[in-house]
Amino acid sequence: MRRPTLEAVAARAGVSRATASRVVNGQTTVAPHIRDAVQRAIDELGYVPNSAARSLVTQRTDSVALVVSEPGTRVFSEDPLFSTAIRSASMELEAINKQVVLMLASSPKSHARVERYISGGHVDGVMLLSMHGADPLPSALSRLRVPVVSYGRPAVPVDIPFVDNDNVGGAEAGVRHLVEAGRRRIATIAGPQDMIAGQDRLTGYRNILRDSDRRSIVAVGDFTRESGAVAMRQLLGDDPGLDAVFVANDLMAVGALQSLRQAGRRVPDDVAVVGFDDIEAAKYTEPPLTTLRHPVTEQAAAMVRLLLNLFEGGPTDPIILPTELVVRESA
Amino acid sequence: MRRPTLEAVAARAGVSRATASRVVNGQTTVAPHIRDAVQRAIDELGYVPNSAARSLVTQRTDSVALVVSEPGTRVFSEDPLFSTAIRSASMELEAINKQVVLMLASSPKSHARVERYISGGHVDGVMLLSMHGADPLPSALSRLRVPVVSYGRPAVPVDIPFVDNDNVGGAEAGVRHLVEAGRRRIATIAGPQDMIAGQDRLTGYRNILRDSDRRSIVAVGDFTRESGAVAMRQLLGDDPGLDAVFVANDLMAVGALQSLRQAGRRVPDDVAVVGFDDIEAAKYTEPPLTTLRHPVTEQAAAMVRLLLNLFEGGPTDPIILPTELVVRESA
DNA sequence: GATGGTTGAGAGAGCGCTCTCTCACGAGAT
DNA sequence: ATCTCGTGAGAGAGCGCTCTCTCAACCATC
Repeated sequence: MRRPTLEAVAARAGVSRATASRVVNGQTTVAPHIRDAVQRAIDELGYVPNSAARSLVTQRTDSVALVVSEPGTRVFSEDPLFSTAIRSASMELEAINKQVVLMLASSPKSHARVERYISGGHVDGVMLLSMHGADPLPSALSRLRVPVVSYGRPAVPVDIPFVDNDNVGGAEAGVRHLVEAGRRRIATIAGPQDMIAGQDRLTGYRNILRDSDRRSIVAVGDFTRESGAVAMRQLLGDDPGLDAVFVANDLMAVGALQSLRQAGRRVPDDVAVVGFDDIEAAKYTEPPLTTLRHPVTEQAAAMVRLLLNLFEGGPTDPIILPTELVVRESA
Repeated sequence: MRRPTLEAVAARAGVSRATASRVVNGQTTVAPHIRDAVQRAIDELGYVPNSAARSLVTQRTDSVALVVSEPGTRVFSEDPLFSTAIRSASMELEAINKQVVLMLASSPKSHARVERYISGGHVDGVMLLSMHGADPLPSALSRLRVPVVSYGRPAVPVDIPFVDNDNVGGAEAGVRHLVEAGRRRIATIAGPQDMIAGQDRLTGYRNILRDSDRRSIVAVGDFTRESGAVAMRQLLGDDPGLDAVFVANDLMAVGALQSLRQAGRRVPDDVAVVGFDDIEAAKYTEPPLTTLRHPVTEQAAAMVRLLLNLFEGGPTDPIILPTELVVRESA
């Protein structure tokens, strides 16, 4: 016994398949008593439209892919930002009745799989979470003539609408906070320079230091906790007299705090620390972390709006959202 | 200009649609030179099969739903276990060429959406991550006559194959460790009692205490960090002389450590702490957390295997995986 | 009473694919 | 030379749905 078809519904209601279809799709050109009869047949049979058949004729699937182009471990276990972005985007899309197909594109092999899937017509559009400059996926997808929006400015100049937060402005605000607190030797733990966020946040740091006539002291991490700890030790070795550090993300800041503690530095008394992202854990560090919050949820919403505009021909200008300095105890 | 169809490929290669289809699907009953001609046509046109049309006739979709039935915030931002499970399951499924459709079912409204989607034939099977006993989704889905497997034993007795870790045994091992270290007053911060993991871990705790002739001291949390902190304060108020606490998950253990620090207790000197789950953060607490590791990745793999068996008629007995005590400095 | 317009419902094509059935062809057996 | 059989390829039905086109029925208008 298979699932009931529209044909069965129509037969039971004593109408044609076309009329049954009209009722299913909520068209108004059906007389009330007929509509009721069809509806009753639908309920009795437990009819649910076959999506494959429908999208075969409509050429729509009502689902969009959320492609996460990062090494898998990084995405989930480490950086909570990805998780939040995924969750927010999912909820936004579900609100407009689009289904989310999550795809992890961590290896070249899976890249090929993603491309095949996307071009197979499984989805109406793509939301791309890709952070690395060298990632070939943005340009590959944009070639596929499928609507694509990106979370984060694509590193290669490719014509994809995107949503990003104001990394430069945020970093400037964070470092300015340190300057205004009277800190003299402000170091930074920068993010990886093959990522836009890493580049831009370093740019913001440099902008303020230049303007305030301080020397820049830079160590580079890769946005992981561990790399933050390593970079902090290195900075302390290079310049034991530093009294502040701007860390390009909270995860590295957590590692930095650890190294500072081990080195016997008090935070913020000896060294002030400012992070970036305002992840959940930032509230629970010792001391709680001063950081820059960016509205991940709003970004996801903006991305969905962008994608919708792509479908329907609305404006698709990039959207840059501001960050907000959250002052806690570490600076 | 639309995407090329099989028809176009066939025409270009000078064969029939049927033969082109045979080549696409890798059948061997095609003469080599014909196969080459078709393959060339495919490459030249950039042909990709239309999935809707294919699954309309095959009645398969080659994708499975990963339904996460928890309040959204909890799932991602808080508990890294969900993330790991999702990632692992995704990778396992992708390895066998099944696509993952991630669905968050946080509200009754989204439950309805999920059910509609599942019964709409979008997916071949369902992997269910549901932890709460009161969740109506397991039974609802099992009624849909769709292959379903569950991560974690369903609380209601419903005939769904599942994978779980040995919560009772793990808790026993954790508490036994405390007993063997000579701890006398061993408290527990239990998980929510409407969750199987919460119940079973409390059972394990009670088993050992009973056998070792100690009094049980119980506070109940809800698996969040905050609730762990609150419960720890409460326990210290109830029994200031306690010298150990078994916490039903690491997230709560992190909160408990915080409360212990604030109360001036040294860990493990004054109070030993054992957690459960071995999340990433357990390595970075002060001091690092002794905890019970369960192999989330293997669990996900087992779940995929179970689902495959459901498709193909293999064994579908529940799979219970053992936990492993990871001794760090907190106990 | 003939004409025109409006509304509601059916007929039927066709979306792109798979798969069974059929058939042509050539090799080997009789 | 005839028959059987295996092999490779085509014809065509049909998966379940949407949507255009057509048409019947009804009312209003002249």
